[in-house]
Amino acid sequence: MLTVIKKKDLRKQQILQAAIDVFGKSNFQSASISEIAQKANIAEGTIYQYFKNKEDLFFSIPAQKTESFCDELDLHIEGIHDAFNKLRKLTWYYLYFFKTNPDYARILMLEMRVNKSFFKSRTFGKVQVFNDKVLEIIKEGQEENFIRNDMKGHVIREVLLGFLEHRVTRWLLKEEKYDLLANYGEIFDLVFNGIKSPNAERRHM
Amino acid sequence: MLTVIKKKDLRKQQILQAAIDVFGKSNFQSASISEIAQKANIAEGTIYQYFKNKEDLFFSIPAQKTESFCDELDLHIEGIHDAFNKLRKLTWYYLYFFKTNPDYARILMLEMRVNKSFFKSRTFGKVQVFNDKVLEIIKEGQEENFIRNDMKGHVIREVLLGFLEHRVTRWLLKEEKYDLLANYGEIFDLVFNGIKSPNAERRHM
Amino acid sequence: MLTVIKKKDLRKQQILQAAIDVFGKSNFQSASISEIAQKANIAEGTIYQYFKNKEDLFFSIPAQKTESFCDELDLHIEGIHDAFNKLRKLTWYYLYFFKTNPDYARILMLEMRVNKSFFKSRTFGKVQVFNDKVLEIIKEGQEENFIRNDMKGHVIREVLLGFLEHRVTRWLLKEEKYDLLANYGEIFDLVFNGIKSPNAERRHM
Amino acid sequence: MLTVIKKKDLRKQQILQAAIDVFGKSNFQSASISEIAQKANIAEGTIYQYFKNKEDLFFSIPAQKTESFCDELDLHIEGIHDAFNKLRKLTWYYLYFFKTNPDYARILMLEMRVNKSFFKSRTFGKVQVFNDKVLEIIKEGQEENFIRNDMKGHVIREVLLGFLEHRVTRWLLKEEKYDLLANYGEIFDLVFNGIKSPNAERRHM
DNA sequence: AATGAATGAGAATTCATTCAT
DNA sequence: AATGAATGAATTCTCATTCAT
Repeated sequence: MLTVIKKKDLRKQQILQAAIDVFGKSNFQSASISEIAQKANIAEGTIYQYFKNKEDLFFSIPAQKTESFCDELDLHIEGIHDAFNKLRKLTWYYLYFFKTNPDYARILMLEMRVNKSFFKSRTFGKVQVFNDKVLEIIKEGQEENFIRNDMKGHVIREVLLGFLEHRVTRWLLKEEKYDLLANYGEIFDLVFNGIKSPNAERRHM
Repeated sequence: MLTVIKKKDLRKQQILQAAIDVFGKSNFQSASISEIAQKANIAEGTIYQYFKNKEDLFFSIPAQKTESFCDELDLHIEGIHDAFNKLRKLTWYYLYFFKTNPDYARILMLEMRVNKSFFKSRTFGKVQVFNDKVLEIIKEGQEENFIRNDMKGHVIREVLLGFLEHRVTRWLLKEEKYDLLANYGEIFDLVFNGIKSPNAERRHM
Repeated sequence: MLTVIKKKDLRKQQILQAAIDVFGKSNFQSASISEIAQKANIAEGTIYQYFKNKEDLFFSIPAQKTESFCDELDLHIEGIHDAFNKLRKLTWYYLYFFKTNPDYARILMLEMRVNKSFFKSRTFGKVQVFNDKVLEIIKEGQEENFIRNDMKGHVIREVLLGFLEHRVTRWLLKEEKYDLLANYGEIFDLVFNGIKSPNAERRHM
Repeated sequence: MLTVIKKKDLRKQQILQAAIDVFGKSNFQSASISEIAQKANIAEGTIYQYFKNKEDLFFSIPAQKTESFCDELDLHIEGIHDAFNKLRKLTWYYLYFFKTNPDYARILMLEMRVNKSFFKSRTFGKVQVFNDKVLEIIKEGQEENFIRNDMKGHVIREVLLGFLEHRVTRWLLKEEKYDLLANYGEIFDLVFNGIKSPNAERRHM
């Protein structure tokens, strides 16, 4: 029984990997099931034994990828005790992960992130796990009084993740011609200290 | 002669408006030429007298919209003499514009911004006009010593525009259920002052 | 009145010449009225003032061309008194004409000659003028006892014209890469003397 | 496995036959895929599982037909030992074949034979097989000193095939109103003995 | 469980022709 | 007489999905 389940899972992984390859090179509408089947060395019909339809297969990609992303992230953060260094590490790992998974990056940033149905899909829940993790660290930072307390944690998170997403997106659109990690320090600096001149006074709107 | 030109322009506008309606409700691939023609009350073939093909029509939308966006923006900024207030006004107008043009917002943020071909298209040049304008103001701010000088202007711009784009995108994905302008002060505050606690020291990576 | 007629005729010629250019480069179905209009420097609609429709324009080409072909041929044959030399000259002029009018050659050989409607069209009559001329010469040859008398003139004509058409067609399909006139003597020799060895006896089927 | 291959081949034949019917009645551009599908009692899409596109289907017709033509021809020629009788039989079979396959005749003579792309297509190679066969027989005839040796074999072939093609073409354009085989002896006689009067001397140009 | 042949709806684009100006 | 904007029918090809084997 166990081996059967494993076998099924293996086949699913195999299809999912082919899907990442294919969707990553084009986009949801242009990518074809037949191409994915070919890449996975199976018949087209077989895909429908594991996924309800094309959209189901597509949305299953981030569900699986987020899981491995989070697992790995946990390992990197383990042992770090202050929120500042946790966020720094997280920033680094975030960029490192997409740099080393450009196909998936394209799928997530240029397709999913911009797709209303994805946010309503079941699989979106799994992606939220990461967001929750970030929020937790930010709240820690607020408790440690290193992150401002006059705004809710999720607003703070939006600034950080929004800017990270933006960076990765630009990099993809520039066809990955430069090193995504090159000046990642800059990013955190800007988000942390803001764009204001150090000798300028704090100002609000 | 003049009236003929005007007439042709009018027809083009009419098609462009129908295209915004239709593309705004779905997306490039799903939207159909026949639907656009129907909405514009013309025959399908007529569209091809004014635009080379579907993509040309699609990419012509931001070309036209950016122009009117910039013209209007100029009026709003006129008379403001310091970079801080210019940026504040720009931030406000940016959000105001997309709040009042949600169909176009969807086209620009969820389709164009994520489309490699768009960045290579001729029409992209027209969109750059706005980006140039923002860079100019930021450089002013750096000269006025209100924006940090240790980073290049276009990096600063990326933080601001990246976050604005992110905000608009979220709002669209949440189906415009809240007021995009509601707490726009927050945005500028975060970008300007950063996420760090006021009493925390400046830190870098 | 006369000048008006001439003006009309001139315009017709202008369109016809553009049509030869355009139809000669592609084929009836692929060629477009708009391209012809462009080449003739007139509006599309104007063509319909001079020709009933696309087919009418198309079929009008050989009508006009055959006329000038025959006029010229008459000049070349004038003064020649025996059928042998008349046929020899005709063969030469036939190849010379198509060599110097390749666009028209393509239209006549690759399109018209193979088009059932053309043979039924009014304009086909004008093309027959040439055929009649050839038949006349052949009959002369038969009377002079230089061409065999055991077959009807039009059968003889078919051999000659059939082979000429075939030669021109091959040349066009080979993209005019060799000189159509190069070994035209060969053609007449073969048609006249047949393919049999000189010392072989005459044989029939 | 064998039956599967046979089944696929059968389906291909079925489509090819429908294509001959339809292309034979009109022409490449006018014939529609939907009509062919209808005639073959299959869905339009199915055609594209067996042929790359309309042109591929079109060009596949002579590839297949030539094969069966050549096979049959071989049977007819087998046992004939001299080139004269071989050519006589070939002439007869050529006309017989097209008389009994008028749809295909129309496709080959009125469409293919006049189509530049066809001569460049891969399928044209298969048609060449027949031409090679004819050349071989002609060379035999030259060795047997029954066909003239002062000209290359392929020039001789051109006269024969050119005239045969011409005859079939005329017959098709006259809407097959007479018997193509009726006086086929005439053809060979003319090609063999030439149009010159028997008592006229051999003359060249 | 796996296959892959068959489906058939769907969409962009072209272009001859018309007709109001 | 000349224009050229508008038309809208017509057609190829793609591809997700099904289902009999």
